[in-house]
Amino acid sequence: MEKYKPCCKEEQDFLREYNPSQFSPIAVTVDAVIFGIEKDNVDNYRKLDEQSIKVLLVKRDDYPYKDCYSLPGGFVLEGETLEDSLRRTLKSKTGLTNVYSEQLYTFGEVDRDPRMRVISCAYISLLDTQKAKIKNAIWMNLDCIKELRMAFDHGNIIEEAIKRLRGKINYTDIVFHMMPEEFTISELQQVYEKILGEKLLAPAFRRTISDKLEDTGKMTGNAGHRPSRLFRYKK
Amino acid sequence: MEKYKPCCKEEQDFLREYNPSQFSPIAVTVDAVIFGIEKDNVDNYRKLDEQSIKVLLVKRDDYPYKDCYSLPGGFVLEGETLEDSLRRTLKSKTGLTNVYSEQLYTFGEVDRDPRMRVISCAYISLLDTQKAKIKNAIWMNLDCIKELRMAFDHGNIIEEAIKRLRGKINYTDIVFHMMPEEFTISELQQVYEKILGEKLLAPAFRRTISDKLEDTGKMTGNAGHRPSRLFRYKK
DNA sequence: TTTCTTATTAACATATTGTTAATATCAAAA
DNA sequence: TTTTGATATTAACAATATGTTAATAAGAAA
Repeated sequence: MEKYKPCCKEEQDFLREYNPSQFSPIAVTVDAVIFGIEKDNVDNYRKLDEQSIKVLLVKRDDYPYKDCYSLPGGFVLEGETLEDSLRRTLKSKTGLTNVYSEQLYTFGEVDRDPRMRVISCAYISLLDTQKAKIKNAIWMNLDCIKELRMAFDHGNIIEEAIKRLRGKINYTDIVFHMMPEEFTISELQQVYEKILGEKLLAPAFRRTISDKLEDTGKMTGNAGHRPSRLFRYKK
Repeated sequence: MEKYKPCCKEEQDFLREYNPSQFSPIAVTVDAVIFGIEKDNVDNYRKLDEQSIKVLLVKRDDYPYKDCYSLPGGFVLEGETLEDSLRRTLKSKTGLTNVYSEQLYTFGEVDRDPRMRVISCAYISLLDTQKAKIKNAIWMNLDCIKELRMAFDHGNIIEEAIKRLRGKINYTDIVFHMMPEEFTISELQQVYEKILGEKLLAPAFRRTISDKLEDTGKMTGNAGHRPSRLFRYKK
């Protein structure tokens, strides 16, 4: 934004005299719901791997909610935009840089933080877990989060995030931010199924998704069944 | 949210000693992009009315941006949620109560307000202009807003709002919040066209929209052509 | 009665999706 | 070596949905 120019002396005076401390103190934070995918072994007997949706959490080591899990995030500081703040806190809390992020929702309940009035601007972030280097944070299976005691209203924020993801998956290319460079259509379908919470029929899924995919020429192997073609996302 | 219970004496002390003024002062505002529809006379010779999309603006009577148009909104006060704050400011700046609203985006650029650091949580609101009683605010034609000098980044906020509206119109029932109780399909189509910025073919539009409509049995008249059926929104 | 205008439906083509069945290709068991 | 069991992939058809043009309807005004 270009710098604001006061129109007259009177306005200059008004702005110089303006007292920013007239309001009771309020803090703004950013918090990120970071999604990724990992293959989980769901059937050890048949050695069956399945894609599962993960959320990156950090353990709090200060009051309040000490030892609870929370979303990575932190206070918005002077001179920082919300996005600046997101970048800085993601780096410091999880080691991550260059994460695809978009704004989710701003949470403004009065008592959501026992320290003081805190309004949190929440983001959804998506990344390829194979590439990302994580520090001091853990990938938690999305299905397990309901069982955890989460800090603040972060459990609620995660719920809203998955709803948003579910809403956007069919009319945007948002999922590809968390797919690895190369993947099979079945793997992609599993990710869709996990996010949507329902099974899809393969032929229809293949047809609609294939405009967005590019054949790598490579195949998977050693799987005890017909190998599958590896694709990449076509921009 | 249920009240937070400290787990131990140590945490109680921590919370009592916590100094909310440690951060440099920051303010949070809410601003609403309020959409409505009015019939504008576009061809006086043929007495032709057309639906146009309007945004409700207020004229600022204080510094900064004195005498510029701005979105109705204001500071979030102690003990108010964002929605509380939105309700209060809409009432006081425009006289409106019970307006359908949903969160749009939170704007956090550092210099967006020359008074102090202000982060604004913007909302989209939609209402039926025939029912709404407005005070101290004016309906501005959406197409004219580009020409106006708007306060703060409010021009930008309106642009984002119309983009969101355009994105949601085809997979939600959001438009009906700004339609009058009874309307013709042509009127509805015009609203769609104005929001999408493109002409639609009537037969296809009729077909897809009619599941959402209920016949009132009434007709329009005196128009110099075949009268049209009046519908209402079917929930 | 004709003309102009917009509303509404019909009819058809085309595109998209849902669904079931057939076929392909691997590893491991028989 | 053949069979079995698994998943991958394509084919084929049905069912819907959408795009498009043309026909018909119903009013006011010429």
